[in-house]
Amino acid sequence: MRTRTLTQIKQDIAPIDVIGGARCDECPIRYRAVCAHCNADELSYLESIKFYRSFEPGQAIVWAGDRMDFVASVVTGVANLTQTLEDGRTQMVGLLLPSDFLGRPGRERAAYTAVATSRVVLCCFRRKPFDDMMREMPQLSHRLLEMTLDELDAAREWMLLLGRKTAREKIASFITIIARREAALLKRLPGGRMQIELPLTREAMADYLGLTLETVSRQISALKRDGLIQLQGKRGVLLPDFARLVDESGDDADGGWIS
Amino acid sequence: MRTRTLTQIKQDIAPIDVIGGARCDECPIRYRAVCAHCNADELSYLESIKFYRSFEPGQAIVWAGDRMDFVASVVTGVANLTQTLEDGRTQMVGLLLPSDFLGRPGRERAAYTAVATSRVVLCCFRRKPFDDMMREMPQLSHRLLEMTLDELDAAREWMLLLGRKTAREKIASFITIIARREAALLKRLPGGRMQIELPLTREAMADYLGLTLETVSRQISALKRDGLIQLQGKRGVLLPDFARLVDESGDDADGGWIS
DNA sequence: CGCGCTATTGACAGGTCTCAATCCTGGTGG
DNA sequence: CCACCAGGATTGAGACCTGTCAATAGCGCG
Repeated sequence: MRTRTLTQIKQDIAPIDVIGGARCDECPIRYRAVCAHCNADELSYLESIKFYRSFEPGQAIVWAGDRMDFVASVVTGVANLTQTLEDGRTQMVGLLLPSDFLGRPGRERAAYTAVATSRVVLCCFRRKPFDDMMREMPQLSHRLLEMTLDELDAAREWMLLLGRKTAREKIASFITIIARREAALLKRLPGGRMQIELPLTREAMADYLGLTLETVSRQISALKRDGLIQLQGKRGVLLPDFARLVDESGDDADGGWIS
Repeated sequence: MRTRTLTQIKQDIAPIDVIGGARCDECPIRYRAVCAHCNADELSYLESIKFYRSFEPGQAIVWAGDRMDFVASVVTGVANLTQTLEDGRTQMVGLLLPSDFLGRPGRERAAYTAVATSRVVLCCFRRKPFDDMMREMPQLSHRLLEMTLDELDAAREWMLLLGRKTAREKIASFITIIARREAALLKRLPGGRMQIELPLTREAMADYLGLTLETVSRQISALKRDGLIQLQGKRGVLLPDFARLVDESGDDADGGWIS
């Protein structure tokens, strides 16, 4: 059972930035976010009603059960969705990266607690106008369907990890997931020697993986002892051989057949 | 590690029924399936190109990685989606009930192995024409989005169960999930004394819950000893007091705030 | 009756959690 | 400048839960 730190509480009550007016055609997530397939007209309408909000690391974006009168795309930074049991056990159920979508059209209250993992900038739309647009812009709803189906696939992969993998496999899986993602950002294939930055604390990794933070720490140390990773500070990780780490993840060797 | 039984293998190679021509307006899932919001014209078009297939208990509908040139709604029966690690550990990642949708538009190969849990009847559409319809019938894609978002919510609830609940809580959760569903079918609220039928074998429950079948069996026996359930044959369960079982599931008392 | 399959139960081993101490690092204030 | 502190991370010892291996029971069916 975890209690919230003083730092987190201070950040929760900090004022929320509202930033105006960046241009959509210069947006870093223009071709991956929910607006990806919109045409110029549609985009200029979106541009006229969008607004930005930013959140500091540890700051809550919304609490489960609270009213949420906007939906948003993550522009920069990392946020996470968590669920909690009565006694405080918490499980991360979503890791939101740039271009990912937050909130559910048509739903008034948040189903999950969303917290900024790093500094996060959101591109927000009030829920009502967005719901209307969903009806009028098929590009928008088609793209959201596509993204939701991808998220469902990711959730199912995650379920396999939670239900059936050992602690060691969970850690190896998590590191390879991050490595693949960083490679994708650099438009390269993952492989060979790689250097990555873990986006989560040990505690957040534990919540992601369904472990305790002690077990996370121990397994990371074990992978280090076995020469599969080297640590560079608390967050930096050097992978001398990506393939060897994948072997430890328990996944099928050729997991890449999904279109 | 599980091996497939002889019975399963025999059923895999058994011929597949193809049934023709039931009328959509008499369909038991008319108002809950992907076609729920379609108008009469749209429905008559769907009716003209749909076809039925049925599967026996244990029979594979599709194997992960295989070509799948149709999508389908479950009309009657129960099917499940599973993923498998190299060494045979398997995790169920979807439980498909009447009106649930199988397959992903635009995807050529199945991402998961789908197996009939009971006798299953599917209402199928070839993938190509269905993809076209998705573009032309907004009702269809909106409904699919709605269903996919619901499935994502279910998957996230499932992740909490897999990552953070004890074996006892997992079993109690599973029984309450089934009980809620059976109550919903009878259009009643779950509560008080209830009688249900488990749709899965102990092994399938284990794959659903991320446990071994021995642990499932032991925890069911423990709940029985504690008077929370009574068994009636292998599949029948009597719940003397639904609320007491919910207490054992670890969930928040009022989990019902989601719209 | 014997066979195949599902389910139950036991004994034991091992993996992960719990509780606790210690270390490390960056930031703060004297 | 240096001591101190807070929070994150590491490490250890022991307990407990769940998995593994194995034997047995119950049931339907040929």
